[in-house]
Amino acid sequence: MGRGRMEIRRIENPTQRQSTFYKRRDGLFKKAKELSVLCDADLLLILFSNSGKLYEFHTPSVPRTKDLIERYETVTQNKVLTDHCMQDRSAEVGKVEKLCELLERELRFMKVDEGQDYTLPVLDMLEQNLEAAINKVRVEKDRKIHGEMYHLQNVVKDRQQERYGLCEKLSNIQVLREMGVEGSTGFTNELDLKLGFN
Amino acid sequence: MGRGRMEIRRIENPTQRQSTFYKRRDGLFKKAKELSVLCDADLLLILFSNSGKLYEFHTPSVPRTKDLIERYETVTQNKVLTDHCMQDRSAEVGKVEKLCELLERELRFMKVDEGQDYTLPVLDMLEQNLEAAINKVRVEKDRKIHGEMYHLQNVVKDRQQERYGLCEKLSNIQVLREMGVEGSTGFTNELDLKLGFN
DNA sequence: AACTATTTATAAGA
DNA sequence: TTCTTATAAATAGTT
Repeated sequence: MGRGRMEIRRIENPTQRQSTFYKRRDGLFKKAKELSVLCDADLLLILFSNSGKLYEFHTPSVPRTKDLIERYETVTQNKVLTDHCMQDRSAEVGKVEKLCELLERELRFMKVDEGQDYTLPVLDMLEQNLEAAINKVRVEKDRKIHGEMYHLQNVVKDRQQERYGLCEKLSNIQVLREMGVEGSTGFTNELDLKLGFN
Repeated sequence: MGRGRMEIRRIENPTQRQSTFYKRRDGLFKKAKELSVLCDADLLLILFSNSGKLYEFHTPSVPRTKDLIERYETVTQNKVLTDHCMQDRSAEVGKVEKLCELLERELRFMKVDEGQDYTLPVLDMLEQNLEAAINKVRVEKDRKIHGEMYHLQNVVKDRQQERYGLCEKLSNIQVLREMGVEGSTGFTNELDLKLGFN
């Protein structure tokens, strides 16, 4: 758009850069708003100009910018964690995405009017439901933790056996070395081969 | 652009909305990148689709998204502080908004899907949220119960005073009756009126 | 800020 | 989804 094709490269002329910044900034924010309205999407746009000035836009459905950032952090934290586990990456990411969708859906349907003055029986019911939910979560957490501990115990066992084997080899070396001190010096290489130093 | 003018209003047809979302999302991200390159500006764009999927872009000059968020928070915190000095009202509104958001967030996780295979950090988060929610419910319940007890205590007090009054009247009757036994029998009706049996 | 010649984005159709 | 194309919208260069 405009007269002549533009190369997407930093504009060196400061006046032109500033002018372009204003125009494209307005365009970008307009597009962002339109997308959020047309497609019912939540978005956050933070822009620092070359001179350090801040411009931002976030959808009105999110009361404050911080919320969207928190939500973003929750999602990305999970993603980072699963990456660290190095297990079936794409599957984990898929799971997390699924969870996000789930949470989204729940948020949409579980909205309760806060102006509501709940009666005592309703509060009791809420309490019971929450208690049931928290129990479920705790059981699941325990299951996960135990699984992890079992895995770690196995790892420890393996390491101990490995260590035992290494100790044995070391003591063998020691014995052979002592023998070597009194005999010839040609033993060392032979030992290296036995220990797999090749 | 496109065939026919578009009204900027939520697209109700899901297929069309999805299609538009893809196209405009791509356009928006392209524009964002171009602006950042052309004008040497730092920007962050976080987008949650209607179905809860996350898309983001941040300028490569900012190593991590978190950095830009921190920078943003620094700037806005300062702004908030200066605004706060000038306006007490906004603080109050903010408090109420915060509470509303808290409640909403708590309610978000009231329902836990058993089929889902949550990760440990997510389970922790769920547990915390549920615990916070249950606490809120209990506080509200206590408030209600105390309110009710106060009311009942007042009722009891009133009844006792009433009873006291009645006892007094009764003893008066007794006295009068005893006097009446020795005198005429016409007193009874008079006493009934005094006791308000009408 | 405003104005246009152009380029670019995209709505609708395939 | 993905491509095509007619058209609306954005904007580069200019005033």
